[in-house]
Amino acid sequence: MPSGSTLHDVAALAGVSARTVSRVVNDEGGFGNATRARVLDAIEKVGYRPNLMARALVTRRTGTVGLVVPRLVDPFFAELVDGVQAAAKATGRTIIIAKHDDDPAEFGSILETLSSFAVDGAIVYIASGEGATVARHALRGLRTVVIGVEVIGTNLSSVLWDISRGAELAVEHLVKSGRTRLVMLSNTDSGETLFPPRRETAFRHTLQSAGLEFTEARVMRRYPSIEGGREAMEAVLAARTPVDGVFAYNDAVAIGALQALAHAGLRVPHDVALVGFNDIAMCSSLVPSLTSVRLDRTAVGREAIALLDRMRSVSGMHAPVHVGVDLVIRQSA
Amino acid sequence: MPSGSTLHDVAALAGVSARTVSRVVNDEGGFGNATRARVLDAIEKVGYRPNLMARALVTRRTGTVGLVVPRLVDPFFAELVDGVQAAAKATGRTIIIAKHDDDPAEFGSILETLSSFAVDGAIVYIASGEGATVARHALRGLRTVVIGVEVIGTNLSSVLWDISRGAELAVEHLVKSGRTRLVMLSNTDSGETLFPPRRETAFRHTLQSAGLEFTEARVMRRYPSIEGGREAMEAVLAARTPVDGVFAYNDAVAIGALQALAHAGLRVPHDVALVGFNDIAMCSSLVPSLTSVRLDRTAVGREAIALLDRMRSVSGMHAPVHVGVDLVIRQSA
DNA sequence: GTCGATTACGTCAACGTTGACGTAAATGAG
DNA sequence: CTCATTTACGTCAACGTTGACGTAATCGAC
Repeated sequence: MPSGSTLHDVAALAGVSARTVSRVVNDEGGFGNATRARVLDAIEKVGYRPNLMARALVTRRTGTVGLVVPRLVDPFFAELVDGVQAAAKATGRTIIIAKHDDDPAEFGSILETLSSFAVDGAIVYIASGEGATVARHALRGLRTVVIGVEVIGTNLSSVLWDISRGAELAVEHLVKSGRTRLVMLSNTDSGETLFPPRRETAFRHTLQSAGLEFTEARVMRRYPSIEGGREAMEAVLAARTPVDGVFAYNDAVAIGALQALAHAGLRVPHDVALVGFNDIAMCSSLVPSLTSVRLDRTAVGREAIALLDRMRSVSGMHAPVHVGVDLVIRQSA
Repeated sequence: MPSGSTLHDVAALAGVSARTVSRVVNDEGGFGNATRARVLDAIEKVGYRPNLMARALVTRRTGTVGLVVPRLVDPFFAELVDGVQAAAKATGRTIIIAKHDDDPAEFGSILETLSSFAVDGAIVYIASGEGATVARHALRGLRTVVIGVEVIGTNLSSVLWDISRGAELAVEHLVKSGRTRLVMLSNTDSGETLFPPRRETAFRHTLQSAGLEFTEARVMRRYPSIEGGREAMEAVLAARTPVDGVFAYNDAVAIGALQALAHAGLRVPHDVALVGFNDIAMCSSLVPSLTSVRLDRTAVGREAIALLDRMRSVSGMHAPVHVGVDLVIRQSA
């Protein structure tokens, strides 16, 4: 027994034409109150639900937005999905979530699928070399907004966090609270090929403008995971680099650093202050709770969807939209 | 410039009818090799992509499966989504992910939307009272598989983990490693209204069959989060309940317990052994790494999709499918 | 009371695809 | 060589909805 009832069933029951039922359903006006009541009644009675496929076929909109991220198990992306979905719901849209695990082939096929599904637009988080693929599809008619980075050399629209500003806030906070021997636990550069290493640059500049010396020994790079953070912190301690403040590439790295510091008998924040990046939900549950740079994920979702709407009416290039970053101060620094 | 080209464009270019192009696209047979080549060529040339909406309208299948979970920020569900998505990809399907944040209204509207989208089926994780809503939609024609629990009193099909067996494994492991003063950090019962508290029951039974005494003081209940786990563990310690082994409701609770134990100066596993539940990815990154009961999330996805396929051919009641649980032994116990 | 505007509908075609069915040509059996 | 069968297509309608357009009835201004 498939779902069943159509406009025509409702129309027959209400004694009007299908077109009129359609008008009532979409609240287009052009019908009397008595008619509306009879139609609504009939809709209720037969359990009518509009067929979105049929509607999409003629209107060329689906009320659906595709969201493409590399991973879902990373809390940052899980929370990003949450933010975008909240924003989508506010405008009555459904989102289709897809993840590509950094597999370029998968990435391409996801964009193909989204095109076939006739989504109203795609929101794509870009980490590295996928820019070209996205641009190709965007030119083929897939309305696309890029989250997180500005893809240079294309006319893709983007919604950005000011990562550099976030890093500045973090380092300034460490400096202001009296820390002078700062260390950054950074990403191995492979992940940042396309872009300048913004956090590192900000780290260096902020140190220098605070009159603190910057040396390469003050940056330790590992894969940005808990394990990577732990290793990086251990390496810093093993090298006997003096340290009383740590700026971590992201919160996972900070968690790893926390483990390594605890293992070395150093207390946070008493001996070493620690600041993370992204402000995943877990930050507030750690002991000590983690000071972190918050990237507003609901706002980014809202702006991305608003940008898609603008692209519908005004075609061509749109200026990048920036959304807020701020520092959430907790126990660790 | 919307996406554009249709079967007819391809047909015109290849000099055949649209129906023949359709046959080639779907590999239905009934065309010659030369024709196929010309058609494929034309498809390539105009960049044709089938319109899934139009196809769905006539075939009444979308190649899409809805997946409904309460949350995405919970790593357990993020990993469940990963597992289901991997299984879906293996059968060439796309999944639409939706979350309801335990809001019954939202839950209902998600099922409505999935119906309207004409998904081929829905996979729904059920935690508590949503069973009735799901059943209603299932009767209205939405092919549905429930993950996680057996919904009694309906003919919904389900895919289950043997939670009781998992709890047994955990407690048996603690007992076998010589722990005699066990404590369970459990969920407040609100979340388990529909079901018997399987972990608790298994905890009690396993203690008893090991000849250990069970008292109510050995179960501490809190909301199952990191904070809840920390509070529960603190409460146990404050009550001076002797303890050398802890079985946690889930991994978040175990993480909280780890914090409380560290704060109290107790070492894991030396003084207190600790076992979690679910085996989220983070378990292996903790210090000490966390022994936990693994629920196979890829298998559950695979079985859920296989079950949907079976429901397509054989209607009526299907027996619940069970998938594996096992204990992953790490440092904490 | 007349006439233009508005209201409340209905009719028809089209969106892009596939199912059902038709048919001319090629193939094969005897 | 004949006739039944198979192959390789084409034609047409339908899926459920909405856009474009038509029209009869009602309304309001003068």
